[in-house]
Amino acid sequence: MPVAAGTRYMREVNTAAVLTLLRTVEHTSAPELARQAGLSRQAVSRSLSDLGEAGLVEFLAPVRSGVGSGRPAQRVRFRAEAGHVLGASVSPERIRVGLADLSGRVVAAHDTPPPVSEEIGSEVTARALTDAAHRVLAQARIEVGGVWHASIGVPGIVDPATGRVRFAPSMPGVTGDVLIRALGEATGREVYLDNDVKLATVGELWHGGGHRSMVLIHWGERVGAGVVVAGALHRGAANDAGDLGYLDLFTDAPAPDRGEDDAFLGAFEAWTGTGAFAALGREAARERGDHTLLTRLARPETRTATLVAAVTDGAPAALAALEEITRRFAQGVGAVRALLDPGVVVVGGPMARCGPTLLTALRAHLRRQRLDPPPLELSRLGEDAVVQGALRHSLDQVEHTRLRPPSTTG
Amino acid sequence: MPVAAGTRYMREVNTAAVLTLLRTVEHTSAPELARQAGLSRQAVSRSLSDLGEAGLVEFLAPVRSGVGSGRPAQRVRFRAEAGHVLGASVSPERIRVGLADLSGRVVAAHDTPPPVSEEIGSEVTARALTDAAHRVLAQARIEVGGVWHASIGVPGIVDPATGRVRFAPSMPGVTGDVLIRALGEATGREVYLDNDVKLATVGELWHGGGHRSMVLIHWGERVGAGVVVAGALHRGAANDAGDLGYLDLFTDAPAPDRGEDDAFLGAFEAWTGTGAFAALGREAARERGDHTLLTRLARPETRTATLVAAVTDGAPAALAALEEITRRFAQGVGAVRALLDPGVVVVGGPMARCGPTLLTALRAHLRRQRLDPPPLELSRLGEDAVVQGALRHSLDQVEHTRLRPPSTTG
DNA sequence: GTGAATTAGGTATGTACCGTACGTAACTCC
DNA sequence: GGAGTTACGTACGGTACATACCTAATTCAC
Repeated sequence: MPVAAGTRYMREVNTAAVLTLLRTVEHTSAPELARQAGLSRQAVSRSLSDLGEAGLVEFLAPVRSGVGSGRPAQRVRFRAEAGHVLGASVSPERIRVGLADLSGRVVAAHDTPPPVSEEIGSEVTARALTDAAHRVLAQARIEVGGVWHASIGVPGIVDPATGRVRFAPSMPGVTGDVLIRALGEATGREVYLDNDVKLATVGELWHGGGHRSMVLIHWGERVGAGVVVAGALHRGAANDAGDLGYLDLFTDAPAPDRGEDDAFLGAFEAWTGTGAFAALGREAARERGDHTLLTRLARPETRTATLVAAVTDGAPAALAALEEITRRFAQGVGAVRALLDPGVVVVGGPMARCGPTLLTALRAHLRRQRLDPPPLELSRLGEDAVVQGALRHSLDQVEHTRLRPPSTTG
Repeated sequence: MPVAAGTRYMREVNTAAVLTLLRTVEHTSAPELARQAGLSRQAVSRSLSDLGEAGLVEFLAPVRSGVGSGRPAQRVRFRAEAGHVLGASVSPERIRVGLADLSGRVVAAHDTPPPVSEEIGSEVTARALTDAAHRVLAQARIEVGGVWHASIGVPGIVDPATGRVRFAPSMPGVTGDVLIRALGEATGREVYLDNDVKLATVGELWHGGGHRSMVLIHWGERVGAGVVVAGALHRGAANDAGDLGYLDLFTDAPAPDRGEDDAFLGAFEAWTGTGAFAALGREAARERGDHTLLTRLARPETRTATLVAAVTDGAPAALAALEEITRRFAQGVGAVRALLDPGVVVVGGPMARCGPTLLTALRAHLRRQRLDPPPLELSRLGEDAVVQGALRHSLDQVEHTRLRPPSTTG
């Protein structure tokens, strides 16, 4: 149903165009905007005065020390502080909340471990989240009403239409709509909730090199991917695209090693996740008589950190484990390459802490495959990717609802 | 760089909206269009008279036998015959050309085997293509100038920006720009050329159920896929997305059977292609003492057709081969499911001629995987998919260049 | 058969937007 | 201090769409 409209619509289009230009620079002037937008200065001025009344634009005093001659232009500035968005990441390890203004600049952040009694009831986790949210608002001296949108990322299967968590094996307490309800009541706004890897992908895409297609692979205990095609996240028919952990490469191969606490692990993540990495590390340490490493790897909760540190220290047993785990992982990257031919593959999650050594090893294995390997990068945001992606999602929502004209054609 | 424009732009938007509405129905009236577009009747009338002068709209006599009372409206009709597009498929087996009007209706088609002396020089194939093109034009009594755009699909690796064929192992004669140059000179228009599987995917998407995401798997001697995400074909960074044939599932598995003439086959297509199917069929026929089938399978050029016929006839040896080949193929479908979670997976190519039996067998294997299997369908267009996709691509080009307003925001 | 009701087409008027033009303001350079 | 340059503000003209009103054509009821 393409729908067209009258002159009022044209005005909205032009105002939105002016605003978009304005948002890309620190400050500028009406004549400059007119040149960039292809509009007359008057049309720009009209739009600017509308935007000024809406609180989105501030008029600044003219700058006197212009190099060229002529009357100095009145400067205008996008008022990024006119509104704010909230982004949160809730995982078994951390509750992270960030507050950003309309330009995406983070003005306050909070990072706290989740309450230990999480399994008692989801209300505890939800309260910890809203507490953190109130804390960042206080920190930035922003009223609750100044939050225009909020998004949350959690590890689990999410229905993105409703924001309900269908299944979250690592934190059963957040199943259902506890989190969006709690944060919704706290902010008075509708809250978006999505899978953490998907939001992390949005975050990496935002701060990455502007790739049109990209795959972020979260490499940890579990393995999951976010698929970006044509500059946008691809969710899949059941919001389950990028479920790399369940890739089954091993038709005729023997059953892969499995970790200990992994009833729900898929074939690929059981074979390549941090559980398998620790098993490989123990084996290599035993073979090489590295008793120090072997002892340290006995503690399950720190085994991945131990092994990653051993890799960066150059311990031979750890490097041997890395060699094997990257050989396996390269098979998954190869499948991604064959199907999607992405512009870049970004590796994130706990394994990414191994650093460039990881990519070097991966690249060596990929070169043995028959297809040209995709460019590899390490996650730029690390732990922050989920919050950044949540902020980006909220900013997108705000831009589409409050900073844009209605779409021309449906 | 968002650019806005004046009232003239608004007019173009509205005219395009009217035209889009008009193209969805047989014929309609100005008041009806006004209601649908949300415009006044006058605005619609102005747009219609512009479109009439451009030859895109025809005014019909009012229909007298209206059911309700009132003055009968003048009817208007989209003149689909105002322009035509040409779509072609060039393969070692056939040269197919179709001519469609602006509504996508095929008004003439031609289907011929390619010249046998193909390897002597590409000019022979190119001339066969232009001959076929002139034939469909004569058949439909259309002047060459009435062709607004043309597209060609070929089996091979193509640079979609230039339309040059980089590598076509099955028909080396078409390497380079011979085909687009020949058809370009014949039609006087720029010609688009792309990989045949990618265009077939566009065709299936067009005539399919309007899925937002879809994967078409061409299953023949080679295996390739077309990936549709968000309603559009995904090409990949090097135009190599969907290269399912090079999927390597078999890290620790023994090297798969390979056909005889397959220096360039990837691991997956060597294991699941029609070559492997024939090998499985021979083995099964030998085991079961089906000498008739064994004899027939000795002829390489008809072995796939023989085996497909045996499958539809219910021959036990053929069904056993089908069972094994679908078991293997299901691994690839599983990888597609895990990474992309498509709304539907369409199976095309020579293997699709096995019919619903193929899908039934595939589904049984997919149910054993841990992820919910995607819906499976057989190709609706079969051999015609490439030509249909080429026509659709040309229609898209025409719509974006001649039937649409300039985009609002860049 | 004739008139009321209904709906479409055509023309005039009003409103809104953009662009051009012109006068005024402010600043720099000589 | 004047010339040159650039920005701002207002006025005017062009174009598009919406509304209003009149005429035309057809159906239905009596």
